[in-house]
Amino acid sequence: MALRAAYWALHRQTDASLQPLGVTANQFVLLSLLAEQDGVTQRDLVDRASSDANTVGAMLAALEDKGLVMRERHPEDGRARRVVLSKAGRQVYRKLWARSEDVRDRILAALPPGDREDLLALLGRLARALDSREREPSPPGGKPSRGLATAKWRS
Amino acid sequence: MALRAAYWALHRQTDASLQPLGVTANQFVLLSLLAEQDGVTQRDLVDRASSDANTVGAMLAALEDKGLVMRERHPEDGRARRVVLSKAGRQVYRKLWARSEDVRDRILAALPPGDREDLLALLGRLARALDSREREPSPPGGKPSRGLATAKWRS
DNA sequence: CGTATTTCAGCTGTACTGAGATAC
DNA sequence: CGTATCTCAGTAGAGCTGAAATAC
Repeated sequence: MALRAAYWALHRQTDASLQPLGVTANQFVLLSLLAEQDGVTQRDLVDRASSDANTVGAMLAALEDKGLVMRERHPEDGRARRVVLSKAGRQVYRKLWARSEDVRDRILAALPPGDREDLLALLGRLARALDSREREPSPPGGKPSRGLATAKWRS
Repeated sequence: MALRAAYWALHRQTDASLQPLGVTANQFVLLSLLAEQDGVTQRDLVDRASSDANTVGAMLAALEDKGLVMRERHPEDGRARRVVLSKAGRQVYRKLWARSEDVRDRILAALPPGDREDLLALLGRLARALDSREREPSPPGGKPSRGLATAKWRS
């Protein structure tokens, strides 16, 4: 319940602060990931955004319609697509970032530097514990179970 | 991003474990709250579930159709409704709880006793910081802004 | 051949807005 | 009167499944 409360509070506040610019909190997540690292595959965004391939595809299509991202065929893997932020995308992202400053300020005010890392570490452990493939590593006949969690598992 | 990853990991694992019984993770949240405290108003559930009045109303209607909860008029406040778990509701809840044991085990294994309280405390602080009414306590002419956060503020 | 990335078509739950009824 | 609780109607974003095309 605490996790739920915190997640939705963040989501709603972010959504509210970004609404005037016509971008949702989830779309902002994708733009943030792209601003952080560009030219990646959709698959990569799926993993980093904790979402699934269909949803990310649809969201990127929407962002592409708005002219914020571009998708090209990946030069080395014909199946994949390289997603990059357009110039307008970068510009809009900066505006969104500025608009969300208020929300960040509240977080930073509530969580002193030391506690931030603690929270991140604890959330990371929680997510990793929950994400780990389904228990029973699919005997021999397990369906692949898509969306995130499915990805290759470089052991 | 860490918050997002943890929330969705929990949501998905819970959903997956409950799916065979035809109850979603969000509905399970409501049942859990009711199992913890019964005979409350929908408003109360809205606050405790970090959701909004319309959504909770719709979800409770669905749960009522399944015979898991009952809604009566509140004896003291004619506007409100008292929501109670039915006998079947309690029974199903117990089954759901059992089914989600696996998920809980993973959490408990990943977070030693001390860390659990830390995480809860940090999440609580985060949620409270984000939830606090909109800044500017609505000068005189602010729209009420519904869905949670709206509630009375017993100072 | 099997597997991985993405797309298409469709479904569902849920969070939202706006309006209204009812009761305080 | 204003405010609170809840309902109804409708919208939209987003997560999901199943199937397919394409490339590895």
